[in-house]
Amino acid sequence: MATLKDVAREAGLTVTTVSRVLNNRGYISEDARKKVADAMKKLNYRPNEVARSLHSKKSNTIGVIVPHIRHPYFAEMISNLENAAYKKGYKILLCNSQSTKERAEEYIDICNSNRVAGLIICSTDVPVDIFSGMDIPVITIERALDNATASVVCDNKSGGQLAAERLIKADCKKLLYLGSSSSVEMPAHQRGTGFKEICENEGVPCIEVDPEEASYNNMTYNEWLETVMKEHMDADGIFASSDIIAAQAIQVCRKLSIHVPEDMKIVGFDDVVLASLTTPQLTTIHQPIKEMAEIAINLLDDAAKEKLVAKQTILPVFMVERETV
Amino acid sequence: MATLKDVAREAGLTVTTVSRVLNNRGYISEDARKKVADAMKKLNYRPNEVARSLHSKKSNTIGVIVPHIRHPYFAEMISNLENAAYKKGYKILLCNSQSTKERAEEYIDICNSNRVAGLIICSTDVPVDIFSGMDIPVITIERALDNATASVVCDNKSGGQLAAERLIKADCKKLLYLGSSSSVEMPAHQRGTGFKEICENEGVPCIEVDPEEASYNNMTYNEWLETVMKEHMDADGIFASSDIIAAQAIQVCRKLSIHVPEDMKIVGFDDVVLASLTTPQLTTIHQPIKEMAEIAINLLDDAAKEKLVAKQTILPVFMVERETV
DNA sequence: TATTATATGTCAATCGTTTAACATATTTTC
DNA sequence: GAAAATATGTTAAACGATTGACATATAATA
Repeated sequence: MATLKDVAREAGLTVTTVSRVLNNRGYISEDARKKVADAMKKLNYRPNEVARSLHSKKSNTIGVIVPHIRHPYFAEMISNLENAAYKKGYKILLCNSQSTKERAEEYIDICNSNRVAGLIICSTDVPVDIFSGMDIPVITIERALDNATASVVCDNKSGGQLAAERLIKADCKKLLYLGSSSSVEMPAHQRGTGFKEICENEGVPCIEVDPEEASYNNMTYNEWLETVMKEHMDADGIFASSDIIAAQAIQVCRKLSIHVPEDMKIVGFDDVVLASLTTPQLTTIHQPIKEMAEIAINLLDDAAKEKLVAKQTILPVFMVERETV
Repeated sequence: MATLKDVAREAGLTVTTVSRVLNNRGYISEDARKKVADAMKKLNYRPNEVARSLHSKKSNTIGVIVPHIRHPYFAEMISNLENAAYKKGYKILLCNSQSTKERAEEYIDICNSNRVAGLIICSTDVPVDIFSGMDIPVITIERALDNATASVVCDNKSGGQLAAERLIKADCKKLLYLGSSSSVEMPAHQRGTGFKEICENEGVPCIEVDPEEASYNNMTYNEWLETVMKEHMDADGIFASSDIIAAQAIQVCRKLSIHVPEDMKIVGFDDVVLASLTTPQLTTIHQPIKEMAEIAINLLDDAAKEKLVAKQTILPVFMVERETV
């Protein structure tokens, strides 16, 4: 690969001058600009980002830490993060913690070793205190982390309330909240809080059941769901904390000959593509994933440029009515 | 962040000696090893990968180019690639071409600028001749590329045959093959070839219809499917070239009051999680995504180490019988 | 005792780019 | 005609790690 030196030689200029046109510093004539452009094209020159990063002590890479990639919510999130990052000239270093603390920590070390410009954390496995003394921006998405630079969440509580109101309006008499496996405090817990709050206000009994961590890890909730539903045969409404759980709940209902939505109404959370591929199609709370991703990248970019950024951004959610209520 | 120099000072040794223990070269005493380990721990030292990459002229990063991330097949593929890469000490630079040639090329430039150790191409948007003169391994997955170092595919033709045989065995009299939008020659086309071959042999009429590129890009095939099915109301069997198409075909059947599998039998391709979340659950051809990903990473690693690698690896597929046939 | 193996040090170059400091032109403006 | 602006060059250090060449010292072995 051609280096700056080669370009300088080809253009009949010095590296200093070439570097000046590349970085647009100091006085440069149109003539010099043209010569450099020609030489670059001729040699198919591309600046070595590694050398640049070494010198500037930071790369234009963003480390994105997620607990899963296969999970449709995270796939959607990663997709939107990549797109927003690309537009701003950042690259994505994909870090899959696989829901383990060890791997999350290992990946944070790797990100540090590679001098990433910042970190986006979508995972609960990251130890809370790991960022003290870290001098790069750390943005969390749907994750509470004290030392983070900024956090982006959706209005989880309101989402839970919306779900409860809808189910109660549909005349449900006994509700089930299918929560998350995480023991760590996280914003998604507010979905349950909001849900139960409304249930209590309206006097509708509501039971929360949380899956095992193993279910989350391999995305199969079937067995757990079957046990839960058999235990609560009198329930007539479900609020699932994710669409993937809701989709499997539909399958389990079918297995147990419970008709959705006649005998059982279901509301999901996320509104990923899957929600319109189930039968019946899933009524769910729409999480503005695209906007959350864009905001996260913007926050990171701003923070990296030493701008002042909002400590927390809460985005609204809304219900998408399909066929399960 | 602490540097090698700091570690050397802390350990009371020179950078040369410290570098020697880090890279395990030459003579080193146990005493020195311990001193270095202690100093590293005390300073929380992590070697600067950027500097290493600059010196060695290559990073341990792999560029993964996909046309989509949200697409369940690619999400699954990326997930498995990441896992295999992690085990071998590689990082993933995630490149989403968004099905455009421009962005694919741009990302290849970025990968080059960042001196990636190699490239994994899962996308058809990459110009065939771009790799001439590239000195890093390029592994393709389900993509024909003349200049690639190696390619990994599943037995697409056999998958198509399996699907045809199954549908004909189920007494289908007129079949539809829902192909791909890609105009570029790619291994997945063999799915149709195998399928049509059997249909012809068995004397069962079969029509191929290909979606618009737009459908592929936003993953919504509904409208197109509705037109197709209305045009071919006499068809009683469908082979879809991906599960995502098959899942939407199920939805469209429901909309048109066509019962699956009674009036219409459907076979998908890929066997991603989605396949067991549709109603009825999807009978599909299982593509060994995990194995393909692992082999691709191994090939890349071997090729990077100048080992001789297989030019093409074809993995078997099999049918997963669920409920749509 | 001489020789070899073991262990560490010194020094400096290299990877490719950036950048500060300073020198030296030519051109423009007051 | 002097001062200022414009344009480019020279030189060298810096980013952090690696590595080759060579020197030196101690320990083990013949």
